[in-house]
Amino acid sequence: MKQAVGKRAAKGGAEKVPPVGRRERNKREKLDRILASARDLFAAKGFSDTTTQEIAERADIGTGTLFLYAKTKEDLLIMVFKDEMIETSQTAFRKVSPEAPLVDQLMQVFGAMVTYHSRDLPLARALIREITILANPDRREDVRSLMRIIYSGIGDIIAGSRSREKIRAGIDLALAGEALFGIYYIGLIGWLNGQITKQAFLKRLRAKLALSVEGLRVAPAEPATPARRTRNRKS
Amino acid sequence: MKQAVGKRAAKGGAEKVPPVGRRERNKREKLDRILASARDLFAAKGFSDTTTQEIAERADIGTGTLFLYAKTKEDLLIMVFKDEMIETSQTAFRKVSPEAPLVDQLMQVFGAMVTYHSRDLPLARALIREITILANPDRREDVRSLMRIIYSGIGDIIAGSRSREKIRAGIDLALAGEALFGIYYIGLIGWLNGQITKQAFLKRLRAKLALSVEGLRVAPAEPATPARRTRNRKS
DNA sequence: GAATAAAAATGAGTGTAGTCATAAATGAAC
DNA sequence: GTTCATTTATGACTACACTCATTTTTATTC
Repeated sequence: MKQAVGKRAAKGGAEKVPPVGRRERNKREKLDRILASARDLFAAKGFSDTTTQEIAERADIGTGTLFLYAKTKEDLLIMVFKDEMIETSQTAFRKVSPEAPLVDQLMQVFGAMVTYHSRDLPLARALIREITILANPDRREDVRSLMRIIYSGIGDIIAGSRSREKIRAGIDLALAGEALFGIYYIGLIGWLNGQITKQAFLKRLRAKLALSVEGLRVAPAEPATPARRTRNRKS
Repeated sequence: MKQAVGKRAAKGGAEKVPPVGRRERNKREKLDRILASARDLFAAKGFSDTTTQEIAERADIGTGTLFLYAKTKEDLLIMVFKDEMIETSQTAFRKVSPEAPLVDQLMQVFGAMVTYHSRDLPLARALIREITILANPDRREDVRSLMRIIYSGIGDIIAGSRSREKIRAGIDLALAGEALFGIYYIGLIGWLNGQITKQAFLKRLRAKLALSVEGLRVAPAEPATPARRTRNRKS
């Protein structure tokens, strides 16, 4: 419904009824204040030690008003860090060395994400927790867009190393991206839960990626011990 | 410390100081009552609509007593369903057809897990949420043991199809198990978040597993469309 | 079984996320 | 600028997870 109205107005250009009246601007400003306050407090005191009261106070709004802008405190967390995570991902993909071996490129991307989360582990835990299982369906699209960026980014990396790494033709790149991201994600969770150190996580991750990438090749790479392998093939 | 005492007593049999005095037995019974009450209520009313008061009442204990047995309500959720999930996993691995193609076997296992979660989606969401990021380190060992069972179970499946599927030698089976489970997990999350239907999830999962399994092979399998593929290759 | 120590249980109390009836602000129409 | 309708704001209030000072139960020693 909202959209129907919006479309109509948009069709004729921003002529007479600019879609940003005082009302809209006020709302936008208030939201910005809320998000800034939440971000500062989450960073300073952690997620669970920050009360919605404090956020409201700092944003200079009533306690109830906060919940007109975010359904729950958890919602706020995603709203605050969604953009930052998208940014981090995009930067990671942009900075990748396109000439490096596929697994190295993947490790560059995932490494950047790990570095991002390392800045504040308790916050990373809270964030991953909320993103993993969304309490509010309104946030679905946020996560979906983040995932699209990641999956297609990985897909691009695969496509880019197609010739160099003898990647099989006809592979669904987004599918492969999702699979590789899943391999990263399960390790990330183990790390964030203290089941494994960061070093061990990254080492295992590389091994798992290598394992999975082998499957993308037309022919398996030479085994680590190259010479004398005349045993199997007959033809 | 408890164990040290227990071991000593156990060594001599249940002679004079049975390791289960009235005290221990009472505690055990109370815990059982708590877990049973929690399970019933979570199943009947859902996790968030169940109050700790109700659980305590039904277990016939004081409201504060509950928290001597579980640090938080979320803790209770894991304690209640941990065994059930381990059971489900073990059964799934036991029932697998050892002659079936590797990917089919994997799908049997993951399919059983999906079926389990399908019984109560809201509860599955709550459970996965808590397991993914543990609020209480005391539960770490629970999750670790569940994961060990799953990773090694998958590893066994891979080992079992080694000859049939020309699996490369020298593969770290637990590592491969973790990778494949990660591929499942990321899809599970998408499903539980309503990003994808169950059908689509399972279909994509099979495709992703196939993609990754190819990497385990000495030589890639024939593509799905066998005949007439004279187009690409020249030699 | 009395005295003492240790463990376990209890429920009134506390802090906080989130609600809702009411009020204020904004925009539209004349 | 007055009236009216709609949107937005507000903070007192509620519900609930969890705490803690106090009490009760259990085990131990003589």
